[in-house]
Amino acid sequence: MFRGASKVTLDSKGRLAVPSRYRDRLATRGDGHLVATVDRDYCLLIYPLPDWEEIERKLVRLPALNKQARRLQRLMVGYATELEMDGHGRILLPRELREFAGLDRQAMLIGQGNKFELWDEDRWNTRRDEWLSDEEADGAGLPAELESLSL
Amino acid sequence: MFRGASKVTLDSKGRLAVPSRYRDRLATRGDGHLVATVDRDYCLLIYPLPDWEEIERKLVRLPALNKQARRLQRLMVGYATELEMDGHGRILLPRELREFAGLDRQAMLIGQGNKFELWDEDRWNTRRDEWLSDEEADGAGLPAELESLSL
DNA sequence: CCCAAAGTGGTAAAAAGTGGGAGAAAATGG
DNA sequence: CCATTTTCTCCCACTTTTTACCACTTTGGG
Repeated sequence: MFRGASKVTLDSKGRLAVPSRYRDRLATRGDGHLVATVDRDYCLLIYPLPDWEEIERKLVRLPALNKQARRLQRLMVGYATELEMDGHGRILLPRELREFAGLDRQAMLIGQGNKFELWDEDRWNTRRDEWLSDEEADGAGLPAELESLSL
Repeated sequence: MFRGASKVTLDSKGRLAVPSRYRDRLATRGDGHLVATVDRDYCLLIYPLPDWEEIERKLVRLPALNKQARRLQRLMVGYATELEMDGHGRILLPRELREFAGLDRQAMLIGQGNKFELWDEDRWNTRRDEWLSDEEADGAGLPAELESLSL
């Protein structure tokens, strides 16, 4: 399980130092090979290669006639890029992906179970505060699983 | 059951000395391993690792297509960070979590059953007084569980 | 008043993060 | 097809942060 938020910086070449607490996991699972792709919230998703391959298999099996399915395939498979950690545990993010996610220098790497999300820091903070203030406004209309959830 | 409010201080490195009356409990339950994450009221939640893992299991099982569920996952799992007590019963709170909760130096550690809440002291006092003055204004409109509650 | 335990702060070694440069590869244009 | 320029990749060196350990101060109880 990947958890936790880390503030990270991209250098002028677009390299990102993976926080050291994740490196062992990533070196084991997939031998340091990762795959980055895009998310509908304009951030990047980063998977260990084996986990991505499983997702990719599911994606390509989706019904080709369904419009939603084709869109998902186009975006996720279309942007999926294999990355490898260098000797210092850094990954080089392709320009195309950086531009998609508005990544410039300060970014947030968010552990999300089997994957990471990578956000431009300002965008993350803005969206996060939106989510937090929204949740109070709502309250009703939650699925049963959430209503009964005790934390 | 964790109970009670303690005024605590964070040192310049962001370390927090856990009040000694909780240490035995925490050393037993989870071998001194804790997990801190965020709460929608801009404070931190601190769980013994085993208790957190149970909550995390529930979180990741929530329906992935539901917007509210996704937000909750993003925030709670996304910020969840494993911590370990040092030889003096202190835990080091990551910068990201301190910034989220506005923690600087003076803080309040609030026992809440299976977990703790950690608040910036000023924010705690302000919010507490808001709650107290608000509750008088309300009175009506309580759910059945609260109506029938005798204290 | 003294002792023990808890709290607080600092230091030094190690690890992680950051930046840059030289050579190789690829792209561009004549 | 060749020459020039740009981009990419690998490697090295420096800086900052982290972490483990130690020492002192304060508090509370006997």
